[in-house]
Amino acid sequence: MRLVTWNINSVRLRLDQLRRIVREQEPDVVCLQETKVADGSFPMGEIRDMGFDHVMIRGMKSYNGIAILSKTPFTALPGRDWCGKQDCRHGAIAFDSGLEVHNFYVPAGGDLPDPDENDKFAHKLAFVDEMTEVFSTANGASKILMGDLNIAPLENDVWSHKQLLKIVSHTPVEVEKLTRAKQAHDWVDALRHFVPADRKLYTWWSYRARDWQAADKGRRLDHVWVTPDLTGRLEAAEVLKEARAWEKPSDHAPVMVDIGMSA
DNA sequence: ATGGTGGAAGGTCCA
Repeated sequence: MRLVTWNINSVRLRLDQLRRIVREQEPDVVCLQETKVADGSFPMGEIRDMGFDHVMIRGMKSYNGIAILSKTPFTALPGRDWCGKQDCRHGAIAFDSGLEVHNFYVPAGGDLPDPDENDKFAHKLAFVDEMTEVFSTANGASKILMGDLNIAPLENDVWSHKQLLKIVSHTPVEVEKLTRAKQAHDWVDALRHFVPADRKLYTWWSYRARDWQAADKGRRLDHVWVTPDLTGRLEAAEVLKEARAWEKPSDHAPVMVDIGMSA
């Protein structure tokens, strides 16, 4: 089973790029974040034409929004108003096998890393705390959690650990909370299962760099976590960096994972 | 210390 997660930064603007990813990677499941479209305006016909007959969308006008695209049927799991907001940052499904897929778009958190001065940062911290709560009491089903978590936890998940310690996405308080959330359900980091922690690994490069490839000041904001029972079935995990170099790209690269499915 | 770019808007907000 192949899954892809991608912060697409407007699904309507990048349908052609999504088609290319689907054609080249042939994923069974795609989790999108920042679809930026209300449900009534979601390009459902185009998505079905790509081979995804089963789609969950949770969108709003202009901001946020997630979608889960699947070639096989699933059951939608109950939604949740994270932090008491209806801001379309999570969706979850279960396949007939019992396997659950959770798609997350964690708040970016604004610029100032102080929850007392910056409501967006406070929201981000509260959101990750709620992830810890929810999954510490979750059922024992096999699960895949993927999406834009907007936090780069390891030193080599950013281009300069020292220079980003006060930059939102890599501050110690966020990293600590994400680490706690990961431990709360014994999640396994699928990308780092294949790429050792001493190697740089990024999924996002800012639009604001003059030459993003030359500068290579990236961060690993997008993640794939699996429950421990799936660890032995991890076959591959990879950042599809080439998509960041396409014309009119998202600032995030897609991340792909292959999981062997026993009969 | 600042600003750099991009998307959805059709103001500005958000990333």
